[in-house]
Amino acid sequence: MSKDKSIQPTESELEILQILWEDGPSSVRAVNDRLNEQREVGYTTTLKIMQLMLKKGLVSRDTSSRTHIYQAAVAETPTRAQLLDRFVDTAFRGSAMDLVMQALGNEDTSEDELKEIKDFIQQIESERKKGK
Amino acid sequence: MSKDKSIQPTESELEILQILWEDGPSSVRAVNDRLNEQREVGYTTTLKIMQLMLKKGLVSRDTSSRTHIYQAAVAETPTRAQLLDRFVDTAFRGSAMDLVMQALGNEDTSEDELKEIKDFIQQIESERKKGK
DNA sequence: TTTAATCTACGAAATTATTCGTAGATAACT
DNA sequence: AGTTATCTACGAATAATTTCGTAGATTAAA
Repeated sequence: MSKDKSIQPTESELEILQILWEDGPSSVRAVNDRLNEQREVGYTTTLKIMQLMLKKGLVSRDTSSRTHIYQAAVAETPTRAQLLDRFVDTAFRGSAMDLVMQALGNEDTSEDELKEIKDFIQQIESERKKGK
Repeated sequence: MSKDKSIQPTESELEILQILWEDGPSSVRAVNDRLNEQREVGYTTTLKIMQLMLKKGLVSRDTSSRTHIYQAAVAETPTRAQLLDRFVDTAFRGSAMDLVMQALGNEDTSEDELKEIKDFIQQIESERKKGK
C-alpha cells in the first residue's frame, strides 16, 4: 500500500528540494544560482548533491539535452509531513501539540495569521462532524 | 543582551537532553538505560556523547562521587524554540504558519487538543490587545 | 585478598554529509 | 579552426557525527 519507505533528505538536499518545488524543473546551474543568493556554494558541489539525490530517488532528470533538467520526484506535502513527524519526535517528544503551541507563542505570527489558523481549525472540526 | 550564540545539539545530543529534561539529573548509566528502551546503544557511546555535550556546555555534571551525575545546562523551551526556528527555515521556507497548518491537518490531533489550541490563540490575541 | 563489576577517559575506527578538483565532452565565441 | 565557456561524471579530501575498544581506577562481591 505504501510506496515509499522513508525518504530522508539531508539538510542540503532539502534546500535543493525547496528550490525545485518553488521553481519547478531546473538546471543545476539555476539551482546553484539560487543557492548562491544565500551562501557561497561551488557549482560541482551542487551538481554532486543533485546526482546523489537522483540515486536516492529524490529527483528525476531529463537528459535529452546537454544541460540536464532536474525536477523533484517527491511531493512537497508528504515530504514535509514526514520531516515534521521526525522533528516532532526528536525535539518535542512526539507531541505535535507542544510544537504548535511553541510555534504560535514564539513566532511573530500576525493577527491575520492567527485568524487563519482558527478558521482552519474550524474547518477541520466541521469536516470531522460530517465525516464521522 | 543575548547570552548564548547558537547551541546546536545534534540528534543524539537532543535525545539525551530530552531524557535529562524529563528525568532530571542522571548518571550515564541511567541515561543509557533509557536510550536502550528504544534502540541499542553502547554504554561508552552514550558516555562519549555526554562528555562532548559537557565540552559544548549543553550539560553540566557533578563529579563528587565516582558515578558522575549529569544535568541539562540549557533550558528546554529556548532550546526547542531555536530548533524550531531552524526547522521552519529549512523545511518550511520560514513560514511558521505553514508548519502549524501541516501539523494540525496531518497529525491525529484530537478534538480536545484543537480546542486547546483555539483557546491558546484567544489568549494570545487578548494579551496583544492589552499590551498594545 | 583475589576476582568480578562498574566507571571514567580517550584514541581511533566507522559512518555520513559536504566540498572540491580534475578530466573529458560539447557548445559558443572570435 | 582555435580558444574559451559550460556541462557531466566521478574520485577523493574534509568535516561532522556516532560508535567502539581498551586502559586504568575504584568499588562490590566472593
